[in-house]
Amino acid sequence: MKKTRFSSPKYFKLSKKQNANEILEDYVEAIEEISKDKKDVKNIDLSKYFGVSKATINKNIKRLIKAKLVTSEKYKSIHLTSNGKTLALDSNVRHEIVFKFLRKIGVPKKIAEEDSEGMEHHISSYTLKIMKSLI
Amino acid sequence: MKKTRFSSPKYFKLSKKQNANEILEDYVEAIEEISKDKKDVKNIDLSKYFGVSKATINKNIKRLIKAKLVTSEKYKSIHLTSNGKTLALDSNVRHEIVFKFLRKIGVPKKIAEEDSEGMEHHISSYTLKIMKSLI
DNA sequence: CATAAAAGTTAGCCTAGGCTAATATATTTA
DNA sequence: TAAATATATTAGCCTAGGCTAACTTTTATG
Ligand SMILES: [Mn+2]
Ligand SMILES: [Mn+2]
Ligand SMILES: [Mn+2]
Ligand SMILES: [Mn+2]
Repeated sequence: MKKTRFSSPKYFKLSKKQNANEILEDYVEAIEEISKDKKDVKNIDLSKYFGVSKATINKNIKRLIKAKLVTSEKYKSIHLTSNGKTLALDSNVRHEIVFKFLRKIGVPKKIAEEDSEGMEHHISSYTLKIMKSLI
Repeated sequence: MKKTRFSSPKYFKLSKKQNANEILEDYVEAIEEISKDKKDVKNIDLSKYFGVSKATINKNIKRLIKAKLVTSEKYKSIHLTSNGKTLALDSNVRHEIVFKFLRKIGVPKKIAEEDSEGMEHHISSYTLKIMKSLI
């Protein structure tokens, strides 16, 4: 197939950066989601949610603390900071729009859930606005 | 925004796996592209193409060799294996469809180039088929 | 309330994917 | 062709994000 687009180191670097943001966005979204049902959000909840070991969650939560997205003391519940809360809500809106857009163009539910989980981190606000208008 | 989708550890793991495939797909696509203009594809070409150091390219090419996507001897040109060639062509087709679909729904060229660089690795063949039919 | 079970933490291991600096080989050019 | 320049490789460093195993703390239960 003929290539109709240009590539640039900037595009590759952007995509890598979005991949790095993925874990932050997915974690705050998960924390927000879990806290709707439970008073406390613990390590073990996230471990089940993501299907990774509690040691991994422990390490990743430290990164979120460093990124000022959550607060947590040893053995205590995890709480979103206001930055974290904002990122959680924005990420959820983005994820919902991508998911609904895929459904709209005819993608089955399961596949739309799969695809949107990754795609959501690579959609500009410009494209998102268009998708929203087409839902 | 109300959540209308379900999440699952499987979806998160899939997205991470797609992120890991990203480097392989982008590299074989780049090698194929560069070899259209030049007889030999060297380390330095990829270094410029991706904007990363030649040491990084050297290390990553070793991974592609391990994955049977390319062959290369010390100080010589890089060549795609038949697996590598197939992956390169498939990846390019996928990338083109995503790019053209974005253009079709009204995304400006630069933004479509940015978005498609990441999105292309997170699109199922089902969704791809729909996008193709809508171009 | 003592103990068992569950959950959290830490240490140490791994691979991926970046980097710089030093060294080795190829290529160009005076 | 000898020297200078360009390119390739290697070593060693870093962070992210996984894991298991051992240990600590909290929570539940007999
Ligand atoms: Mn999400
Ligand atoms: Mn996601
Ligand atoms: Mn591509
Ligand atoms: Mn790409």
